[in-house]
Amino acid sequence: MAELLEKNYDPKSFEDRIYQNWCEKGYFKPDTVGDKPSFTIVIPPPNITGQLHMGHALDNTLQDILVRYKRMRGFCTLWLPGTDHASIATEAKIVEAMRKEGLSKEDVGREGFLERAWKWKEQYGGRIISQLKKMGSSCDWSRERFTMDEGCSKAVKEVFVRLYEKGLIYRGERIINWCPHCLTSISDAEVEYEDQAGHFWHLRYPFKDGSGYLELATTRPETLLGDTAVAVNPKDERYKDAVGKTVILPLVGREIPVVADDYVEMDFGTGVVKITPAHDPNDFEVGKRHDLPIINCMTEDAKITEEFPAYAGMDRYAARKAIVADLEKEGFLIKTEDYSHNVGTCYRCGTTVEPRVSMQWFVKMEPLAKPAIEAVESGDIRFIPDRFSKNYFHWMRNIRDWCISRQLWWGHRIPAFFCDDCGEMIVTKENHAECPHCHKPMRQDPDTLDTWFSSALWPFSTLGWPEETEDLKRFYPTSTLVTGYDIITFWVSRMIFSGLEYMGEKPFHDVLIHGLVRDAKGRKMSKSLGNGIDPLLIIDQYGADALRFALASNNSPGNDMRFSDERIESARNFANKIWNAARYILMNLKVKTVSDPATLSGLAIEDKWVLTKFNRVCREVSENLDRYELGVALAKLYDFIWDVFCDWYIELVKPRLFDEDCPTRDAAQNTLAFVFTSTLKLLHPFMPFITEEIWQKFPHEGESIMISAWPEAREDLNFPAEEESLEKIIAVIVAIRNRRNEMNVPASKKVPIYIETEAQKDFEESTAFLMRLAGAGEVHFDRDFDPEKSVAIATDAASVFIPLLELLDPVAEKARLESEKEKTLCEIERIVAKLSNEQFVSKAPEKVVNGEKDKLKAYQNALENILSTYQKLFS
RNA sequence: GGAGGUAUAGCUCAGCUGGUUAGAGCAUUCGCUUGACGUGCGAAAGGUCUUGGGUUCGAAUCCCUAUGCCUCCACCA
Repeated sequence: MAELLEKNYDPKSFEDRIYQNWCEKGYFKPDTVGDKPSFTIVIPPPNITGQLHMGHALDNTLQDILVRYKRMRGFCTLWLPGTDHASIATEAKIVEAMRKEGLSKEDVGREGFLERAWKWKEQYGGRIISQLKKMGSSCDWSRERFTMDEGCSKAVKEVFVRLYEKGLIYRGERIINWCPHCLTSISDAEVEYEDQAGHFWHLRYPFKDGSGYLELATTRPETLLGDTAVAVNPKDERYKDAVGKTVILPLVGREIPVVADDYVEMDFGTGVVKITPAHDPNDFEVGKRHDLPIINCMTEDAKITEEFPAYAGMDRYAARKAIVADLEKEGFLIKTEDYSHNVGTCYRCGTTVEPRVSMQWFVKMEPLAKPAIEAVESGDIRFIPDRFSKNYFHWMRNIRDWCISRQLWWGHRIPAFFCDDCGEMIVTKENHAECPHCHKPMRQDPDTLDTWFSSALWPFSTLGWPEETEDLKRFYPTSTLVTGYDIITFWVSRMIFSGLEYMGEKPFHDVLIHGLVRDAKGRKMSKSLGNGIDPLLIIDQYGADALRFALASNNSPGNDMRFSDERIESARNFANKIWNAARYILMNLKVKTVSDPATLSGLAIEDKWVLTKFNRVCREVSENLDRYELGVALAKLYDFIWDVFCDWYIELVKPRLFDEDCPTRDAAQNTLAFVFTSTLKLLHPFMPFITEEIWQKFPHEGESIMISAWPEAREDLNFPAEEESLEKIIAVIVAIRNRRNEMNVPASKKVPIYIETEAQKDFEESTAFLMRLAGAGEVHFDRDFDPEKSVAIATDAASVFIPLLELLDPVAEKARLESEKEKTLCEIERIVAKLSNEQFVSKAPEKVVNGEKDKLKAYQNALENILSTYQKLFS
C-alpha cells in the first residue's frame, strides 16, 4: 500500500481544513433527536476586547475535552459559546482610542459613543471567536450569544424589575470606591490593594475652650477639609475628658465634636482619629452612628471643590502638599513620619481609588445568599476540587450588598425613570416611560449596570429565559462550569444565587476550577511584565493539538501550571510519535477492513497482551475523565501509546508483519489497527485534529471520529494469563539489554543465550522476541554451555546465561551477583518480617497480605536463580 | 489581621479513599543510521518524600507543630 502520510507531522496542513469540515457537517450541534441525557457547558464568555491568552486556551481546552468526551459517550451535548460586553474594560479601550483622535466621550455624545462601541464589538468580538475556533473548540456556533444581545438584555431588564418589585434592589447613598480616572464607581472586588510609600502626618487639633489640643495622625491631610468630628475609643482613659468637647478644625476653622467610637484602636497612632465621612468608608460608618454631617470636599475627578477657595481646583495630591505646607506654617503640624500603607487602586487603570459618597443602586444580598450557601452545603452544587467551596462560603457568609450601578455608557442601562417635574421614580421594562402623575416623558437613569449583572444570568439568559424555550427545558440546569479560581466570587457565586432565584434551580451541578497558567519561572503572565505567551503563535509553530496537550497534561484541578518551551516541544514530539506510528501501521496494513479481534482466529500472545493493556487504559481514561482528572487520564494514554503500544507492541509484532507466509499476519494487522484506532478515539477529546486526520486514513465506519462511539473495556478481550506470561519475557528482554549495555556489547552483536526456567513453553514460543529485541543470535534451553565462561542474568522467572568469554570479568561478575543476592535478601528479610508480624497478618486486609506473599515468592525465585547461577559459575 | 493552598529526583510535576522496590517528562551521562519516528531507539545515574511530634500492624499519603513559598479576603486612621 502506498505511503499515505508524510514523514513528519505537519499540523498546519490539516487543522483548519478539518475544523471547517466539522462545522459544515454540523457535528457541534446537539443531537436533540430522541431523549438522550443532555450534557451542557456554557462558556465563560471572553471579553470582546480581548485576545486569546493562555488562560482562555486552558479554560477552553478543558471544556472541549469534556464536551467531546460526553458527545462520544452519546450525550445530547451542547457547548454554548458567546462573548461578554465587559463594560468598564471595553469603554476604557474605546475612550482611549478616541483620545488618540482627539475626541472625548462628551464630544461624541452618548448616542455617538454607543455607535462606536457597537462597531468596536463587531470588529473585535469576532476576533476572539475565530481564535477559539483555532483551538478546535467544538462549540455550537449557531447558538452563539452576547451579553448585550436582545435576549440577554431582555433577561437583564426582567431580573432588575423583579428584584426591584421584591424590594431586593434599592437606591441609596453609600460610600463607594470611585475611580477618578474612569469616572465611575467600581465594586469592592474591582479594587486592588498595593503597598505605597506615604507619610504619616501628626496634627494638632486645638480645643475650642483653649484647654490644649488633641494630637492625631493622618495619611491623607487633604481630607481634613471634610472632617466633621474627631473620634477616640470610649475605653481610652487618656481621652475620657475630651469626649463631648469641641475642637477647631485647622485651616478651616470649623467647630467639630469629639466623639467616642469603638472603631478607634487605642494602641494605634495616638488613639485619636479624624473623621471624614465623605472620604473614608470607615469614617462614613462612624458618621452614620453619630449622625455627623457629610462634607464632600472633592469633585468627581478628585479635585478640591469650590467650597474651599484656597485649594479649589487643586488635584488631591497638589492639595495635600499645599495643605501640609499651610499646616506647618500655622503651627498645626507636629511631625511627619514615613509610612507605608495599603492603598486601593482601580484594577483597570491603576489610579488610586477615592472613596466617594454618592447615590447608587444596590442589590440586597442577604436573602439571595442564603439559598446559594445551602445549595453548595447540600452538595447540589459541587466544586472540584472541593476546597474552593470554602472560599465560596467565606465570601457568601460575609457578603455585603452589591453595588450594581456604574457611571458608564457601554452596558445595560438601568431601567429606572425619573420625572423632573414631580420627582417620581419608576422601574419598568419599557424603553420609555411616562410619569404616572404628570403624564410627561420621564428621564432614564443615565447609569448602566455592572457587567457581572448580566454575566450572572448567563446560564439561562443564553438558553432563552425569560421565554420558556425548548433549549431551556432541555439544557438547564447545565452540567459543568469550567473556570479559574480568580472569578469564583465575581461570577460563579453570582450565577448561583441568580439561578436559584429566577429559575428556582441551580445553574450547574459541577464547578471545575482550574489554576492560572504561569510562565516558565512561575510568574503570572501579564502585559506589564511582557512575559505572556501568545497561544496563537504556539498553534502556528506547533499546532493546536500540541498546545492542548501541553495544557491538559500534568494539569490537576485547582492548581496553577507553568508553561514552557520544553513542555510544548514534548507535546509536539508526542504528536509526531503518533503520526509515525500511524504511518508505520498504514504501510503494513494489507487488510481492507478492520475486524473486531474477538472474531479473529490466530491471536498471538502479544495481541492478547496489548488488548488486555488497552482494556485497562480504556477504563482508566474514562474513570479519570469522569472524575475531572483530565491530566491523569491523558498521562495514562501517553504511557500506553508510547511505552506499551509503540515501544513494545509494534516491535513485538514486526516479525509477523515481515513474514508474508505467517498464518497470523492478518490477525497482527487487525489487532494493530483495532487497538490503534480505538486508542485514537480515547485521545480524540484531547487532540482532536491529529486523531481525525489519521482516523480518516484507516479503514473506518462513520464520517468522523468525533461522532464515533467511545470505546468500552471488554471482558471478551481480556487475557490476564497471556499478559502475565508475556510480562515475564519482557522482564528477561529488559534484563538482557541491561547487561549488554553495562558490558558495552554493541547492539549489532548477536549472542547465543541459554535459558533455564519453569515457564519454558512461554519462552520457546517467544524466541523471535528474544532474537529481535534482546540481540539473541540463538536461544537454547539446554545446558550445553560452559558456565564459567558465561554472563549470568537472573529474573524472578528465569536464569539466563550468555557465553561471552571475551567480555567476561569473573571478579566483577562475582561481585555483581553477590550484590544482587544481598539486595534480594534484604527484600526477602523485609517481607518475612512483615509476614511474621502477627499484628500485620491479623489486621491487614487479606488482599494486602496475599500481595506480600506473592512478592515474597517472586523474590525467592529470583534468589534461587541468583544462587544457582552463582554456583554454576564459581563453585 | 483572617482564610486557603503548597513543600516529593537538577527543573516541572504525578502519586486518588494509608500497604508500589516512591513514578513520569525535561535536563544530564553512556551506547545505537535496529527495514515508522534522531521530534527517534536502548540503557544509566539521580530522592533521609521541608522540620519535629502523633495515630496505625503499616505513613510520601491521615492529624498536630514549626518554617519557606504562593493565593484569596479584610484593611488600622
